[in-house]
Amino acid sequence: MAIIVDKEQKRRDIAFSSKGLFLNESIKDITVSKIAKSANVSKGSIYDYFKNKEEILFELVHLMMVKHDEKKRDNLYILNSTKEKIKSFGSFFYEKDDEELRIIYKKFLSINLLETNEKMKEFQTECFEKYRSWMEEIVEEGIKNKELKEDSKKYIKPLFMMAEGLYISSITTYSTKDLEKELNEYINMVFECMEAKR
Amino acid sequence: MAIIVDKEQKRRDIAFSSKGLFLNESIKDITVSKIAKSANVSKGSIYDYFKNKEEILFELVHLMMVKHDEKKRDNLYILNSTKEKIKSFGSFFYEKDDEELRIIYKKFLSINLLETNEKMKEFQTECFEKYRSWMEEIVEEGIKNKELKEDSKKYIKPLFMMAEGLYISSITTYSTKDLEKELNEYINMVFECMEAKR
Amino acid sequence: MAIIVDKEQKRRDIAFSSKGLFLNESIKDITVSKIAKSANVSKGSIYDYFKNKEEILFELVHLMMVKHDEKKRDNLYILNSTKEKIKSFGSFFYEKDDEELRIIYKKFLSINLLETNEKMKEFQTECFEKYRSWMEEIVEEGIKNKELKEDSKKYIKPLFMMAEGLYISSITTYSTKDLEKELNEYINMVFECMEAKR
Amino acid sequence: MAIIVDKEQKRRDIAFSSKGLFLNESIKDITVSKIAKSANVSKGSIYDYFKNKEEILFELVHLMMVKHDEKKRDNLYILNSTKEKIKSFGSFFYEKDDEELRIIYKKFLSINLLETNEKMKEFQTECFEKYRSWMEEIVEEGIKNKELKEDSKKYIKPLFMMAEGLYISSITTYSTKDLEKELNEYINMVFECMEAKR
DNA sequence: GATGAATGAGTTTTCATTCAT
DNA sequence: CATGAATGAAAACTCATTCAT
Repeated sequence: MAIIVDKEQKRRDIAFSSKGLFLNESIKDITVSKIAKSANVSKGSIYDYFKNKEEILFELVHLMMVKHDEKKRDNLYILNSTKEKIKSFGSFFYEKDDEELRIIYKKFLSINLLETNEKMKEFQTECFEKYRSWMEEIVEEGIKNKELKEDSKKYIKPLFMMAEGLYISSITTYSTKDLEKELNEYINMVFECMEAKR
Repeated sequence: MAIIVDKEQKRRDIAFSSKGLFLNESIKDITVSKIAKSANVSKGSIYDYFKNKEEILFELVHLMMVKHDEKKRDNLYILNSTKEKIKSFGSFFYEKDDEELRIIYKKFLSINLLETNEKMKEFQTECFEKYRSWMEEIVEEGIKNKELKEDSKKYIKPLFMMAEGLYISSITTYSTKDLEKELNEYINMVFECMEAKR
Repeated sequence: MAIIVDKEQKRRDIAFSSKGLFLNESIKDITVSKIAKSANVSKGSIYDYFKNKEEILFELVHLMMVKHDEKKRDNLYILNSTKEKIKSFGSFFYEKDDEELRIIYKKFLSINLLETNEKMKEFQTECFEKYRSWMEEIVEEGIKNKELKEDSKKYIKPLFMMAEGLYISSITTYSTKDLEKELNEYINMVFECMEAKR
Repeated sequence: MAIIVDKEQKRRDIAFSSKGLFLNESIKDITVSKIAKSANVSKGSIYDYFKNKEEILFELVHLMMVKHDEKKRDNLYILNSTKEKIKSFGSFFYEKDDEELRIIYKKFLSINLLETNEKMKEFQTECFEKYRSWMEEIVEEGIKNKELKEDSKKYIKPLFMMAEGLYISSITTYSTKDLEKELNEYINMVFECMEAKR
């Protein structure tokens, strides 16, 4: 087969085919054999494209993140108020549309907690910083518009942390019934502090 | 009855002996054999006291939590201001003294994320609610003292979530350098909202 | 099975059971599965007693060496002249009785050449030195008896090397038809130099 | 005919390109992929020129032997005494210049011991006989010159075997520290027997 | 003729769990 | 009642070889 395959594309194809597996089965039940079967390639081929199982999940999270970000960007574009934009950000944690990514992300997170993996940590850092700078842009715009107070940026990280914490506890405890409602309440509370008094 | 007490004690002894293992090795390197060895019992006996490996970690977290709570209660007792008390709460996430519990808790958390385990989720819920009601007591006292505004209780959960989120991101990203400093800044920010204007 | 098994004995038993395999099959055809089957234990048990395939071969060579040495010692005991004793030494390389050990030793040797294995090299050194000092004792006795010249000991190592070289070429080339005859001729030649002139 | 010559040349090119690989990596780490890469041909092409991995090593040993022999012949040409010539022969086992060939030869030898390979054994026989007849020529000349006794030829094979044995033990044991010195001592000892008394 | 992607059988290795003593 | 040897199923991973293009 003298076809020169686009290795990057093939990686993506394999990772994408395994999505169903990562959505429905627990990590330890997902074997390389199953992934190979789901991608219609041989086990050996998997190892041509990935070093191990974690790398596949990693690639998949990557892919889905990219898609998610594009969609998010489009969503933000049509919104007007800063509060709406920030709330749209938080919707990742409850929107039906993002459920798949949340499930995959959860698995990714648990592996990142389980073992120290430099690359994963770096990737998480990048994501984190990306969203933070994104939120900063929004808040800066809000400040320019006189919607928000000058010092509003200091609330961004704590707000983000709060959302993350809420998400984690919603999946590890029974204490959060309606994440959407709670998250938006919290955002409102933070906006109390950020909004310029008129 | 005496036998039951012994069984319970033995469970605790085994779990406690395995602490070093859970502190120093990655979950997948901790085998039942190693646990048995560390507890000076036979592998077979482990199964008399625990259904599986996770249960041992579970028991250990339990034990350490109880100890931690007792210590925390003593610490809170000698503090005066509400803010100090709340900050003392947050110290769990950075105090050197609590490091062991944090490491164990991290492993517990990752397992809880990895697979759906009813009992673990229930336990996490209990812990969560325990700390929340504890913080509520403190805040209520602050309200009674006229230190805090009447509606201050609504800030408790978001504050807690924020601490949790900050902790998670401190172990999954490189974005948080000085958790203690940041956490206390955030607490200060929340107190801006809670403190009664004098 | 609360039987406390003699680990060392079990190791020996497993290694010994695999003798047939090592005699008849080429190294790369000998799998741990086959060894387990031949020893009537599970594959997992093999790994309780040995780190890998090489260790089993190693143990087997050990065992057979020990037996061989005992037999050799008995043989030497009944011989009178120094030349006979030295020839008896060389018989290892052609005696029908020692064929099994030769086959096993050949495999051991090839692994020792294939990869650098400290332990194997050390073991080979020990064997080598053992046989050398053994030959030295014999030669010393010959010197004491006035059978041999005073400086005869200097011929021991080259004699040994010659035997080793002859053996190696007998298995890697077609140049040696009758190893026994040749070896004994060489020994005679060396004795020409060693024997005291009467 | 032209095509055949090209095939032969290509074989040689591939084998020669893989020299670095065979020098630096252990046999089991040398994959057909690596060889193909080092020779800048496709994996499929390897199989057009060689039946298997061993054949490549075989070809390489061939190539290097031929070069070595040419050099050796030149070296011998400028030497005068028989003893010097014979010592020059032995230098293969310690000369820095021959180190590469020694490493390759060692791998070749280990494969030859590992599995019975007719062709390899035949090749080893040829080499062996070639060197022996070469040494015989030298010794014959020495006899003609009255340097050596009439019966000196009988010492050639044992001398050769001794060198081979010494080499093997130098790589499988720690018993030989200075191969050059030892080998030349042994050669001197043999010359004691061979040299014509003047 | 050359390529290199794909194969998949075959290997080593692990370890939670069992159960005879 | 405790023991710890033995299990065996299942995992990860390898790589010589093939063959469609």
